[in-house]
Amino acid sequence: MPVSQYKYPKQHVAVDCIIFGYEDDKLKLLLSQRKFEPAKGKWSLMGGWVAENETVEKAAERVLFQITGLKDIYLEQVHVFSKPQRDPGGRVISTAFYAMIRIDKHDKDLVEEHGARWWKFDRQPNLIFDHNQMVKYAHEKLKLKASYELIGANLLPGKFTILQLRTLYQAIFQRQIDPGNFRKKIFSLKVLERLNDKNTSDSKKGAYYYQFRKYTEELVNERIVKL
Amino acid sequence: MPVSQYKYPKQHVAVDCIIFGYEDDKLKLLLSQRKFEPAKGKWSLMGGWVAENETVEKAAERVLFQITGLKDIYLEQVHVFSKPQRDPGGRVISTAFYAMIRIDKHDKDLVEEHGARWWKFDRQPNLIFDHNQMVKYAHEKLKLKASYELIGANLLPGKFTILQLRTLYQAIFQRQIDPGNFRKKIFSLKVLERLNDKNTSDSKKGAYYYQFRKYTEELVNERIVKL
DNA sequence: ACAAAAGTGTTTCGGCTACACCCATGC
DNA sequence: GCATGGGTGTAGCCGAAACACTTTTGT
Repeated sequence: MPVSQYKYPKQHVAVDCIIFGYEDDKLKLLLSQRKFEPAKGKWSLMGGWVAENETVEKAAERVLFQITGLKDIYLEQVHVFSKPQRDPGGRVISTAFYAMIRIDKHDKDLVEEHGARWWKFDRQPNLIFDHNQMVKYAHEKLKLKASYELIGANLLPGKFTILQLRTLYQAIFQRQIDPGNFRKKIFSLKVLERLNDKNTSDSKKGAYYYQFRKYTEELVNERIVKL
Repeated sequence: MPVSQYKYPKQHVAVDCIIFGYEDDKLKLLLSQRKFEPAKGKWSLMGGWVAENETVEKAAERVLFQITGLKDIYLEQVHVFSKPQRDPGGRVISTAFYAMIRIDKHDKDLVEEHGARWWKFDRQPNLIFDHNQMVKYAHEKLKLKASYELIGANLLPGKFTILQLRTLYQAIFQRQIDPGNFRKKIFSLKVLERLNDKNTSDSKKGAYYYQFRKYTEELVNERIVKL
């Protein structure tokens, strides 16, 4: 890194990650107990400093890898939070990211090691600083994304039934969705392919498993659910 | 400002503003010629450093005031740009904001003083660093906003005709919009109120002037134009 | 008379919603 | 047999789009 020619004062820059997961038909959030002052022991989002030679995205990836052991996670910028007093420990500008991960794939030991755990999205504890607000923003962004694009590849297991997909959407939007209409809408997008095996545990009749089509060149930008 | 307890290296943090205006039925962008190295003399967005005791929003407001003499400008975060090499002068993390201002209200002398000028949106010069990308992101955000909410209060003069409003939308979306349908859609939102005087310069018949309703408690969140 | 924009009305089409209804199967 | 979810079909509603048509007035 060459020496900067700028002489202006610098700031502490961080990232905070809102990590969404999905398990037991519930939308979940990975939170950790802060390991240093201020607010030591309180629940918070996973965060980290941004190094001089990396993007904020890279910093968020690093944080996610540290806590979940996963790489290539879906990540999206949410918002910059920069109130001078937002962190009592000093002036920190933080970019919030939301991530979607498959709970079945992450490293449970790492999570435990970091004093983190999964919380049901609608049963979160109170968080430190402005982290509650970050979660709210992230949830809005997630809904916006899910309303225009079929998400789930990053949250669901490799194969899933339409019921599971719909339950995920119901968890994200926190409301009921008509089964028949949802199914028709999803199929009209042509982004899923049916597998040969069926799930027989959730229903008597048995429901086909589906997976996301591999070569989905054209991104579907049609509304899936109304906000 | 209390002393920060954090010991991690700090970064240069800046904001860059994509300033939209509207004049002569054209969407415009306020750009300035950079006054210092690197890239001195090249066209760029208006930017500024973020001070230790202010939010990024506040910094953007400051930049806007310096260049336009206006306060209380509509501002929205676009994205954080943080590639380590994005600025050849050193590592700078920048939050892009877009702003909408009324060209008829800003201080033209200030703009000139800063070596800035208005460019037609579809005739911009090439910009420094990643500023072209910032403009692209901002335009997408602007379209998204305009598609869900009737904008114009921040771009149009105090009173305007439906034709002017439609022309603004056509400038933003860079396509034609059916006059009859647009008019009906806009009125259905009930956010405009008709004034008693008419514009007789743009049409022979004369078109009523409208203004945005003052007490528009309920924000209208209905689609105005398809993306 | 003509052009040009203002303003209104009408028809068509497609998608969303709300259902009804049959299927398959485990209990 | 009955409950449960799988899966399909359909009628109604509403909004978007396309476009015809009338009004007004300056030139």
